[in-house]
Formats: sequence, C-alpha cells, structure tokens
Amino acid sequence: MSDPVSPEAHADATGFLPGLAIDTVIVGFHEDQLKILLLEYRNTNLFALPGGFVREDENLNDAARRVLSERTGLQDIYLEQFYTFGDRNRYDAEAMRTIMRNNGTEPEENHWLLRRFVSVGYYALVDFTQVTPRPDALSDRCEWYDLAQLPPLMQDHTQIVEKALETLRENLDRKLIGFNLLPDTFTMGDLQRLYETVMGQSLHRPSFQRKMLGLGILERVAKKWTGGAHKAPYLYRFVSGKPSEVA
Amino acid sequence: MSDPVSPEAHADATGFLPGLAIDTVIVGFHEDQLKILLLEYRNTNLFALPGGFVREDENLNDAARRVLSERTGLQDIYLEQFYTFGDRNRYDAEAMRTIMRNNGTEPEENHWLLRRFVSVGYYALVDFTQVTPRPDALSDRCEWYDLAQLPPLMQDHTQIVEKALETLRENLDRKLIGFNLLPDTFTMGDLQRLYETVMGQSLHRPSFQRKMLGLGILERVAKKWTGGAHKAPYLYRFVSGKPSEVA
DNA sequence: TCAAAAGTGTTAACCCTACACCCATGC
DNA sequence: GCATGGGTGTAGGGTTAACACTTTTGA
Repeated sequence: MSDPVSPEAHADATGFLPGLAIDTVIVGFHEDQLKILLLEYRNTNLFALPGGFVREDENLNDAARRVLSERTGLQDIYLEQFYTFGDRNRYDAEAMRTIMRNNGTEPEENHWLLRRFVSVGYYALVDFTQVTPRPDALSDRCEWYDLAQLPPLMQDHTQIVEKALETLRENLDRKLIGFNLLPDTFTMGDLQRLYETVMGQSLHRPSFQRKMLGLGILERVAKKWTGGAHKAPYLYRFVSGKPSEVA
Repeated sequence: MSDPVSPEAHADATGFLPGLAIDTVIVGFHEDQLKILLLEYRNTNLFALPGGFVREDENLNDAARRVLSERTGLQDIYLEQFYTFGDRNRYDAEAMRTIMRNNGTEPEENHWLLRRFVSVGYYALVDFTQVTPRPDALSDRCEWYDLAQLPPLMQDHTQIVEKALETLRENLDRKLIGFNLLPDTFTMGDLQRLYETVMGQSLHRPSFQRKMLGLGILERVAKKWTGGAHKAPYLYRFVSGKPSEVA
C-alpha cells in the first residue's frame, strides 16, 4: 500500500483522487455491546474512524472494501454506503498537522492532506470473533471501542458514527442485515439481544421468535447447545450466504 | 455564476473542488405521470441530469441547493442526498469533449472537465406547477421528460435516475414526502394517483383514504372543488410546512 | 334518471401483543 | 424439587382489505 505521508507523495501526483476520502464505521457485537473499530494516531490522543483515499484507477466502493480488509483482515464483509459528508468546515487542518508531525513529517504549507476533504461514509457489519484489528501507517493502535462510551473523535467523526447508527437502525428490519454481526450459528437469544441493543429497547421474546422464524430465512441446525442449568437452545443459521453487496 | 468552461477557468484554480460533481434528479408530477428535468446540451443530442460543481468555500449540500434553485427558480425545495457514484469508468471524456467543442471551446488535453469525476446524487421533489425550467451555461434546453420514456442519458445518469426512484419508493411512506410533489391543496384522488404512480401499483381507495387521514397530517380545507358530473371532493392541505431538510 | 366520483360504514382476515404453559437441564 | 432459560399454544386488540352503501353533480 502506498503511504499518503511518505516523502515521495506530493501535492498533485499522489495517485489518489484529490479532496476525497472514505470513512468506515466498522460495527461488531460482543457481550451484548455494539463496538466499533477506532484508530489512535501515533503519539497523540487523537481517535478516528478507519479511513482512506481512493486510488485514481479504483472504484469508490472498491476503495471502501480495501480499507475494510486492511483494517480487519477479512474479505466479503457486509458493507453499505450511507452518506457523503461535505461541510466546508468539517476538516481540521491543525489535527492533521499534529498527526503528521508525530509521524516525523513536517508538512509543508498547503500539503494536500491539510486541505478540505469530502468524505464518503460507509458502515460495515462484521463478526466480532473473526476480526483481527490492524493499525494503518499513521496509527499505532486499532481497537474495538464500546459504542456507548466512545472517546472524543477527530473532525466530524462523531456525527458520522451517529448517522451510521441511524441508518443501521432503519435498515435492520428492512434489509435483514443483523445476521452479519453474529457468528455463523447463533441462538435465538443471541439474535434478540442484538436487536435489542441496536434498537435500544427490549422486545417480547415469543413475538420476536415467531417473527424471525416467520421470515423464512433461518435454518434450524440439528445440533444443540451444551450450556447451563436450562433447556438447550437450538442453533440457527442464516439461510442465504452473507451478502456483502455494496448498495 | 462562474462558468466552468470559460477561457479563464484552468486546471487547478477553477474555484471548484476537483473531481467532485453533483447530479440532481428533479422530480415532478403532472397529468398522472412522474417527470424529471433534463438538460439538452447545445448542438448535440446529449441529455443529462442537471448538475454542477462544489465551490471551494461552499458546503456540499448548499451546492446541491444552488444547482436546484438555478434550474427551477425555486427556493426551499425538498432535497435529499441518496448516493455517491464513484465507479472508475463512469465518466465519459469523449462526450464532455463534444459538449465543449459545441460551445466553442476546444478543450486542451487533460482539461479538468475531461478527468474522472465522483458525483454525489440528490433527488428533489417539486411542485410541477411552480417550476420554470432554466438551461445552464452549456445547454440550450431544460425541460420536463416523462420518467416512463426518457431519452438515452449521458454517462451513468440512467442508473442515477433508477437509484433515485428506488430511494423515493422506499421513503414515500416512511418519510411522508409525497406531498412535496403536489400543489398546496389537492384532493384525495390526486394524492392516491401520485402514490399509485410512484409505487407502480393500484391501491384500494377506501383503505388509502382512511390510512392518509389516520396519519393526522392532513387538514381538510373548507372549500370544495367545482368539477365534473360527480360529487365534489374535499381539498386537503399538508399540515406542517413543506420540509426542505437535506438529510 | 343515470353514470361517475367521493365519502363512509361494516365485516372479516391478518398480525402482533400478552399471557400462559410446557420442556430441558444443572444445582 | 426448583430455578432458569428456551419453545410453543391461545386469546385479545389493533390494523388493513374487501365490499357495500350513500352522497353529490352534470349530462
């Protein structure tokens, strides 16, 4: 991967589309909590969403997929473009200057990374257990953070997360994408807790079970669970393969 | 308005964000047909969606509003960003070269308008009767076209229209935005025909009426209609002012 | 008087909620 | 046994579809 702050990168021949960025909200689910991946930039206390730029010969959606697989180590992830953020004052040159300085590069005035960027927002739903978070060239940490208690984020990234969540809530029932946050097999209880966490409200167990089964997209796996002091729940599987369509 | 092909515009100081465009699908409703505004470029047979570029000091959404009011003469229109189109091969330099030649400018090789563009798509819902279509600097015609029989469009504009319609269908009930396509007052029949046209299916009249009245967002205007050989329908008005929020 | 369009009432089907009850399992 | 979690049966309420009926108006 080409490094956007390496010395050979210069203003107009970076190999990336100018003024355009990608930010991804990578969502996981673990211990009844929604998590997202955040980067922490080297020697700073700046947190940011995983992002990147679009190569001159690369489709926009492919760039998002590339960022995603670079940070998670996974292919074929459910990914959806949800909004493009283009407010004039959303970009914070001072923060970017700090990041570059702490990476050993004194940015020249008018460096392309210091200018205004429009950013296309994507959200991705991943199986938490499958992800190996990997920092990018500018950051020394890439970790899961509880959505309920995020640190302050760079630029307008808090708003981006907000809007991603809004979209996720709207689409959870409509597009039946929640399964992408769970492992291949899961119990009805797992699924219900996921729905309750995303929607922020408790749901009635019998109704939920019948609704989900009525959709005809769950296959009951013969195997059962070996668990605690109670009836063993069935394991279910989502019938069609996990869709990774970018739409 | 600055003219993107005027001689003083040059590659890196155009005053616009590079590589980024806006395309708007401006939807109207007239005689039981959905219409959209199309531009026809001068001395060509090329049809395109109304579009534009983003000024360096302008918010992305404000640029869309500006394009919209320039083409329609209206302010406070319902406008929604729905998708950003960024395929590598979506831009067609040859068509753009033709357009510029027919406007009396021989474009230098590598002119900024001939390069790759990523385009943010917006759709707008307007009251057909209030719009005065106005061509832009490059086109000599700006007119309504029947959505059911559009001419071939430039680049990927046909796909953009498709996706705008998909989004409109999904949002029609959810966001209650259909009223933006009608005049201030309308009959229940008008509203039903609009819904039927957008959704592409016929609806049951008594159910539709009760559903709409049950939403509590329609006010019955005392005045009645003077029409044909049948009972005079009530005129209704949408209770809250027309929202023009870009979200 | 009739046809056409508009408004309203009635009934039945459907879905979802809520509650109840049974099953399995480890303590 | 009994508490706990999982699965299913059943009654009630709300919503919607389908049909019927009435009202208004010009030909």
